[in-house]
Amino acid sequence: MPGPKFIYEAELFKAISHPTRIEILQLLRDGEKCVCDIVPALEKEQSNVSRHLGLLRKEGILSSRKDGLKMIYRVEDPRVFELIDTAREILRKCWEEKREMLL
Amino acid sequence: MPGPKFIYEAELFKAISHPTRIEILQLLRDGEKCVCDIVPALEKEQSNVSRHLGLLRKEGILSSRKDGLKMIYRVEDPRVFELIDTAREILRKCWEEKREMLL
DNA sequence: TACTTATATGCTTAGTTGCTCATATTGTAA
DNA sequence: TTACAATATGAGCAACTAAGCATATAAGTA
Repeated sequence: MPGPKFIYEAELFKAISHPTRIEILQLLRDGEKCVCDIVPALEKEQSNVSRHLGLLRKEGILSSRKDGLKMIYRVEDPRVFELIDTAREILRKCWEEKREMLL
Repeated sequence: MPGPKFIYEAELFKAISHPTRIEILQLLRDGEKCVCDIVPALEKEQSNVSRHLGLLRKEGILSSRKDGLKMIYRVEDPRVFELIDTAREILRKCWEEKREMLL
């Protein structure tokens, strides 16, 4: 293992730590999709979305295949959804506690 | 909910996505610790560690209390460890697949 | 062949992050 | 009070990130 401890874990989290990228992952929850479906769903610049997709693929979170003109992306390991879900639960608890403090 | 979807989830992941911060969380797995124990364990600059601790607290991942001169930090929600563990599992699978491709 | 559609990429710019050094703050002890 | 120990913070800098625009590549169609 080169370098400091946990660099790979850190990189994985970093890859997920962007609103657009999480939104992409959510879109891919129910199966693979092509860029031409992802871009309009996100309402972001095509080049922007393409970069986020490329990053997620580079980190091994997504994989892609070509189908004619279309590039189809899918999530490699469904446990990334566990990550997102757990994060939401942590946040929900956090907010509930803050809310209680105000009462 | 202001702004784009998933900004809070993204921020949470971002807070965790640094090797030093993950190392801090690992150190706190078995209970609270003061900065004076954390800094030597990490072998990093005191000011550097302090900033990472401050960031984790600002994001609600850590909480702190004072005990005399010492500042003691602890993990607020143990589910952050689930996040780290799941990340490791994802990485392990990812590496195993790469390894198999080389055989 | 030329044209079109789908996607990726080079370039630039603005904003962010992480680090270090030095200093400030807070609490304890003499 | 002064001195010290533990922690936090301001300033400055290098490195990185995300976004947009324009352009390039790739694959299909006429």
